[in-house]
Amino acid sequence: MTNITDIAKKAGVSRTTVSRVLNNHPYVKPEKRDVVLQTIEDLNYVPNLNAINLSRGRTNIIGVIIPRINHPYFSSLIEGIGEQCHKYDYSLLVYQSHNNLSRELLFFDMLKNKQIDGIIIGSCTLQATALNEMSHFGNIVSCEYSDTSSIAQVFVKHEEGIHMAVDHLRDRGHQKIGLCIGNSRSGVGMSRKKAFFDLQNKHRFIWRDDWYYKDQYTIEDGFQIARNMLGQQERPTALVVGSDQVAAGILYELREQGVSVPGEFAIVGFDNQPISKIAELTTIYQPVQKVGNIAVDLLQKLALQKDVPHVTQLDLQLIKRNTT
Amino acid sequence: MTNITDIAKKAGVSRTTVSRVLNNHPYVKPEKRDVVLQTIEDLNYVPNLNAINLSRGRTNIIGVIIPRINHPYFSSLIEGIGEQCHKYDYSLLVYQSHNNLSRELLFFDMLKNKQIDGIIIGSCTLQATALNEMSHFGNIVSCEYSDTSSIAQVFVKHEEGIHMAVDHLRDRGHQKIGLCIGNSRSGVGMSRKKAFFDLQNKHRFIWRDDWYYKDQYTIEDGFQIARNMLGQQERPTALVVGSDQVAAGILYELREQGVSVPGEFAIVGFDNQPISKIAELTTIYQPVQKVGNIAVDLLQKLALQKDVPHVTQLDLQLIKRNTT
DNA sequence: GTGAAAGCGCTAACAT
DNA sequence: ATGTTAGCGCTTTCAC
Repeated sequence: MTNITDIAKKAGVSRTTVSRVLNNHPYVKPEKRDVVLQTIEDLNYVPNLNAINLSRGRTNIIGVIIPRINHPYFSSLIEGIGEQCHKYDYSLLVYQSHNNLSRELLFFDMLKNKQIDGIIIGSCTLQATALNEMSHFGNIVSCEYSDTSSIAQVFVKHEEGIHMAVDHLRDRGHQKIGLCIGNSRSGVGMSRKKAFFDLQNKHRFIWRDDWYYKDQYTIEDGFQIARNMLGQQERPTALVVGSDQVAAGILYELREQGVSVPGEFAIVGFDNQPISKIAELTTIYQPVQKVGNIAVDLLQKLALQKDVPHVTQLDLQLIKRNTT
Repeated sequence: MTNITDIAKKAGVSRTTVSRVLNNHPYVKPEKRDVVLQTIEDLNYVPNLNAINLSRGRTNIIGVIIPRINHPYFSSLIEGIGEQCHKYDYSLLVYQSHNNLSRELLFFDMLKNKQIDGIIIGSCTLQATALNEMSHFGNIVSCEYSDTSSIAQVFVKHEEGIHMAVDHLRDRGHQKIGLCIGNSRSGVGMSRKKAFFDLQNKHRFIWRDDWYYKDQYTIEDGFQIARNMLGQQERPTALVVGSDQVAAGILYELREQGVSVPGEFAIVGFDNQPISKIAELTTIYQPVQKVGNIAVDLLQKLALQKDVPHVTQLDLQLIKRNTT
């Protein structure tokens, strides 16, 4: 393996000069620069990033933690993060935690280990205190609401999304509205739940505890929810569902069972995923990619020691289709 | 920052001993080991991975290159890769190329740079010669057919998938069958195209060049294809579509325009993605996650200098639903 | 403009 | 069972 010393020898200069050429430093005589570049070419020299990383004390790698990648919300988020990483010349390390606590901790070790320069939390179940402690080891940005003082956050206005959905259903006359969310312990889940029940109290809707579904992620979960609902003594007339995929499953199974939507039952999804177009699902659009973009921007600013807003929130949009 | 030397001093041993404790080497007296571990605890010592990487000459990071993450096929693939990485203690670096050649080359530099130990090609447009050359710099496994001698490959039997789809349509009486695929320059695209036209020739189906659609990825692309087809003088009676998402779009728009499916027109998709369940799409299931799993297994074996099969192929399965 | 030399933090061959 | 020592390949002060 040819290294910087080989180049220096062959080119008849010092390693320092080679390093300068490599890093586009000024103060290198053009002729020498050319010789060095030529030698690099001749010897097929490739710098060793590990050495550079060790020497510089950073890696230009950003880590992102999510429960799992194969979910439209997280795919979009990662896509947004990935694009912005490319812009700043960061590499992107993706870590799937399955919301498993010990896995999450393992991931944060990479920050301590200096293997990654910063962390973007797509979703994570660690407590605020733990996160605050982690933030001593490097820059962290969260893409979900997080009850911490030390971590910059960017997310969509989840409360507003719930408001939009509930208000829309209320406008259409619904008074018995159920809620279905994904991970109930995540920042997103908690905000949504809180916003929903605040509205419940405010409007004094009718309510039954079995109208609340949590930890639902897939189409099949949706099938199950529909069947479950049909078995209930008293049923809601509408459902706010935190994921288009689950909403589509519910919709499908309800119609399968002869329930007319939106005639007898209304559904609002979240995300405006491709499936919502096919299912003609009323949904709340969330600029997820944009969240990813901004997360990287924040991390970059933090890396440059600049100040960043503690919380950045993005607007949502109701897309009315055929299920309300 | 506390390092191994600090620990050694404080614990009254040599750096080597500390290193041995850290790496669970035998031949360390239990008492010393305990002192070292205690000191590590006391000083909040965390090993620096960059130093380890430099010293060991590897990083335990695997890179995977895909056009974009936000596509069900690639999400599944990454999920499968990610899980297996976790098993072998690899980290996963995800690189979105957008099929852009210069981006692809940039990615392979990371292998040369020693920043990653191995590469999994999810999809990539580099020529065989280029890939063969790259393989000198580290282990590479491809998840698509690749015309190279030096790269281990694992993929589903794309030809068989096309066969299944076409035979199924033929069984149902279709003689005018169109084809719609994604990236036509990728390994998958090329295999599918070839298999399809081989069958065309064999069965002497009726054919028109405008029954071939390429570079189609989204639901909206599907809408467009449907409209385009309806405008054609002579239309096919069935379409084999390389992606469920596109197939769902076509289906939706056709029905929107009053075409009865499967009455007047038949559609077969690929992947058995969630959307195919909702759309009741006949589709070809591909064990994509499994492909990802195996890719990592192969890389791991290569890392251990073991022999691996040059080509591994996985079986597909026709899932008959309501569009054929 | 250029180079010598001292790190960066860890591993591993070798000696004891 | 433990320590000495020489790297791993690059960056960066500092002196000239």
